[in-house]
Amino acid sequence: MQVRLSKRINELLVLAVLERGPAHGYQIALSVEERTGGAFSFQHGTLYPILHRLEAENRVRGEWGGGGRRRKTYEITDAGRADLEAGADELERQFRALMRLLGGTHAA
Amino acid sequence: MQVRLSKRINELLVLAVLERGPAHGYQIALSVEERTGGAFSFQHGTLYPILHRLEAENRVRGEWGGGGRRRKTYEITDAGRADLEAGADELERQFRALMRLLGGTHAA
DNA sequence: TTGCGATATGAAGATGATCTTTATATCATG
DNA sequence: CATGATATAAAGATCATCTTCATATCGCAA
Repeated sequence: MQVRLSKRINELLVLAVLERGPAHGYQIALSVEERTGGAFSFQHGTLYPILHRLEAENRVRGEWGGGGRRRKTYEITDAGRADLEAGADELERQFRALMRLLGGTHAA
Repeated sequence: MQVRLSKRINELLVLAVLERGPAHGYQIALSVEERTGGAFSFQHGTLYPILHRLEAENRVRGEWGGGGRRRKTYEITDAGRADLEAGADELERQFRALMRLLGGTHAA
């Protein structure tokens, strides 16, 4: 499974949320949980390292927001958008292959 | 993501192969790679621990085969079959939730 | 005005799944 | 007889994720 599936999924979830508009970490976590109906969620010890990685690799851009409260707003970059699109396609391909094997016995 | 997705997927891949008939470790690895069109594969350092775990939890039954060559043949148990069915459904549910979020922008 | 829960981020340490390496052994083929 | 494919497994390394600790603001209620 060369590229770790979970890691990739986590990155794509973050990118997908940011594709709909800038958000800060906490909001991203809430969005993912809400928009996947609870199927996926982030612990904050998982989310922030991912955001830092995405930022370091220029797939998102982070900016410390004004106002008293210390918060950082992220937005997706063009590279991030390209990665999201490629990743979603690749993931769908993988899952189809997976479900073909898993679901082959009891249903289509 | 409480239950690690990759771990779960790996277990289900093994169970799905065994659902079609008994096999030993090496065969399972080849089957998974072949039947997923290369989308999934096992390193042997990954596969054998999974088989041992499944056996310890009674989801598969292992038996050392006769003949000179040291090999162990595994078959799925009823508990394994039930787990496979439940797991495949759960995974499909998760995947649909994921693709709803990921694919929402560029296509249906 | 004090305390609490929600919001908000991050570092550090623990856990554990996976990968790589090493070891062993049989079998078929050239 | 050597080599590559088959076959399994333990040991150690790597790394993603989770838990915990640390810090700080904000709004609300007592």
